[in-house]
Amino acid sequence: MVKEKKKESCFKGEELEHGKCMGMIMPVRDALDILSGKWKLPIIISLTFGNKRFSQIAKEIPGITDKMLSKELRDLEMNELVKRTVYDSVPVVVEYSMTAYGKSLNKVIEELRKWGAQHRQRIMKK
Amino acid sequence: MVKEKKKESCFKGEELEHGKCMGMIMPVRDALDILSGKWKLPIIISLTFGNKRFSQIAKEIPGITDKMLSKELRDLEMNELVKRTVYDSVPVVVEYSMTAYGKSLNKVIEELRKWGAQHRQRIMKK
DNA sequence: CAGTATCCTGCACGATACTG
DNA sequence: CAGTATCGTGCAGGATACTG
Repeated sequence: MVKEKKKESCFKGEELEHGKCMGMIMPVRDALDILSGKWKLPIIISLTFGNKRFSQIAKEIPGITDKMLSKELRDLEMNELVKRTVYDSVPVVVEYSMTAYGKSLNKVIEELRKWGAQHRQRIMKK
Repeated sequence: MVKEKKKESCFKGEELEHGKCMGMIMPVRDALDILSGKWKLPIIISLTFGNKRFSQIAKEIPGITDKMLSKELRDLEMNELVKRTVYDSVPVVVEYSMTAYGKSLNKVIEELRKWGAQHRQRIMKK
């Protein structure tokens, strides 16, 4: 969800670089707003490994509560990253899956994973 | 790189997929921990455009307070992403710059920027 | 200029109980 | 099974003032 951003104040003399800088900051913030929080990425990652039901996701993500899982799934659904499908069997089965749009996050996540793994290595050496 | 296409569930006894899943989640969380918060990425991006002094960064990032800038710079320095250099002229000049390690974030940030820009486009159309 | 020192507030997140 | 409903609380972040 795009939150309202504060308008930049323009200072004379540095408008060129300042503009370039803001041009990067804003989209990066947009991306981070979508992904931020403790549970969104874990949920997304879990779903990239296959469609899952509510309780399956809960099991795969240690520590998450029903409330948080429910809320975060709703957020992700609103942003069209995740699709919720209800099969009206008895009892009701609800399946969550990544949308095509959600899958477009793959490269971002892969870069985060690579950097994070390398960072972890680096920390351990000390 | 060989990617096994694994389908389906993570029921009892199926530790394999769960392990793979956790193996992704943890480094991604590590990366996000470093970058999370309202100001870290803006500061990093600002510094990728060149070394800056404290007040220059403050000017380039609308809304940030001295306190937050100071705190975040200290965090980034501790993680060795940013270097702080004091020139003992009069008055004292302090210059902040990205370390080589900090620059290794470039690809991550670029992916975030690309996705964020595209996402912004998508939102605007609605 | 380059920051600290205080004080304050909201809300992200948690614990627990309950439901169709 | 797939979630709500309530009731907390810690801490990220903000406002404002001050300093070497």
